Amino acid sequence: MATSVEREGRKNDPEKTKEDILRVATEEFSAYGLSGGRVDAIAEKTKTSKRMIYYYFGSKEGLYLAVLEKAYRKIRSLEADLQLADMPPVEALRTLIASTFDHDENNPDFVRLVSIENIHYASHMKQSSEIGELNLSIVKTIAEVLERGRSEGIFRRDVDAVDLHMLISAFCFFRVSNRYTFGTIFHRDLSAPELYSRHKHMISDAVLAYVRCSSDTSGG
Amino acid sequence: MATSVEREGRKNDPEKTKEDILRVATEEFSAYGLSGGRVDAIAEKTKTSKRMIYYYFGSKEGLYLAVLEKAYRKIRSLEADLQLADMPPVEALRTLIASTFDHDENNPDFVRLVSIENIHYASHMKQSSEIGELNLSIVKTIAEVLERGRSEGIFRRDVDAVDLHMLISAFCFFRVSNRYTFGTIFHRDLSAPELYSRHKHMISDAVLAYVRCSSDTSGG
DNA sequence: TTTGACACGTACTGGTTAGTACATTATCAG
DNA sequence: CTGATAATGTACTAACCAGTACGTGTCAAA
Repeated sequence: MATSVEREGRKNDPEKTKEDILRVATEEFSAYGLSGGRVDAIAEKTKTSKRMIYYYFGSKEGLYLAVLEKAYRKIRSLEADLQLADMPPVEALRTLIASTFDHDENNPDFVRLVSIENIHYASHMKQSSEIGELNLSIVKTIAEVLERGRSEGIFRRDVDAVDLHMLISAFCFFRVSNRYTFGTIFHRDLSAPELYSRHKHMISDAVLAYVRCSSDTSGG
Repeated sequence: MATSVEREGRKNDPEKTKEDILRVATEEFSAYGLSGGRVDAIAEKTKTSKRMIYYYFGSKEGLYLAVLEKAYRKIRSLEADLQLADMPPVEALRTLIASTFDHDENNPDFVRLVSIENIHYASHMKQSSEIGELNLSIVKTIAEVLERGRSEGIFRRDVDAVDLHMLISAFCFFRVSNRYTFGTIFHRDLSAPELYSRHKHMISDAVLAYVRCSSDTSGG
């Protein structure tokens, strides 16, 4: 008989259930925002029910925060991989920039969630002990590379690591976060392949040109 | 008697009513987003009633679009003022960058509305004939400055005006749009006055260093 | 094999919210 | 002054949506 298939008994698998909910919720919130996302819509796309969302995550906001935390956890794990210590400073920076660029390019969901969290003044993030303790290693890495460049006499001395990270992140992030409005106004498809490499070169060149020693940085 | 004060007769002033609604709606949508913004909340903060919102703007989305159009109209009018034609290319670029920087810094509502519109995939903007025909003059201006710099032999020849506008905008925009998450993670108040000038210098230096001629732009 | 904690499903509810029906007043052209 | 049209206020509704009451099934330890 096919009974074992047709009314296959319920299997308790809390981890899988939670994971399933988080996956679907990430899509929903990323697509529609926190206010725009619907708990019912999430429940429907899940293998489980709305009941379980509240069972595990307590509230819509609790679920949203879990989604956000998972997203940040993912990038933290990705950042560790780069082995920049062995590279010359310029190459290290280029590698790091390329990595940031590709990360944002390949994770539009993350970019959208961060945008959404900013619309909410980062209020959920501030409540999260996990995200609060992130203290991204990338800044330490940048500071290290900058220091090596300075001691080699090829980088200017007045560059702050967090500022530089911002300069890099801003371009990589904006390219993804604002691709719709920017693309519409300037009639340009920001996901086009030829722009991918051109923009990647541009931010890399701009950052390198900036940090390099130069006799002329005055003006204006 | 005070009758003329107490039950002062209704005054019809459609322009003022519309303007009032738009002002309040801009605050609401900018603060809570399109989905998060409440028509009732807007109506309450207005001198008029919800009825009039629907009378003039048809729907919540219609109101939102009107808010967005007004925001874009405002920046277009601001862009025209710069007189860059008389300046040397480097000074012209620095002036333009400073102007973009200050614009985003001073108009966080605009920045938020654009972020919100991107979350909605710019779908409303695409429906707007007004915004569709914006074709911001800033790109023409940049192209002109770049051309002058090239003919003077001080700018590299492979810089696209739209790309450069993106490089500039990205940093100025990100600084405002992402100040909450970025500030939280890196424990830095991005609205602090000392960062204002430092960041303004940084983006200016970076862009200028990028566009200037240089024998070494290879690497990676 | 029983028992108790954990995991899960169904059906529901109460408040919220976009949008409207209906009545009334202002304004202005003739 | 008058009638037509635009502008406005009040009260309402139907749908939506976050959250819950209540009951059932699972599983591992005793």
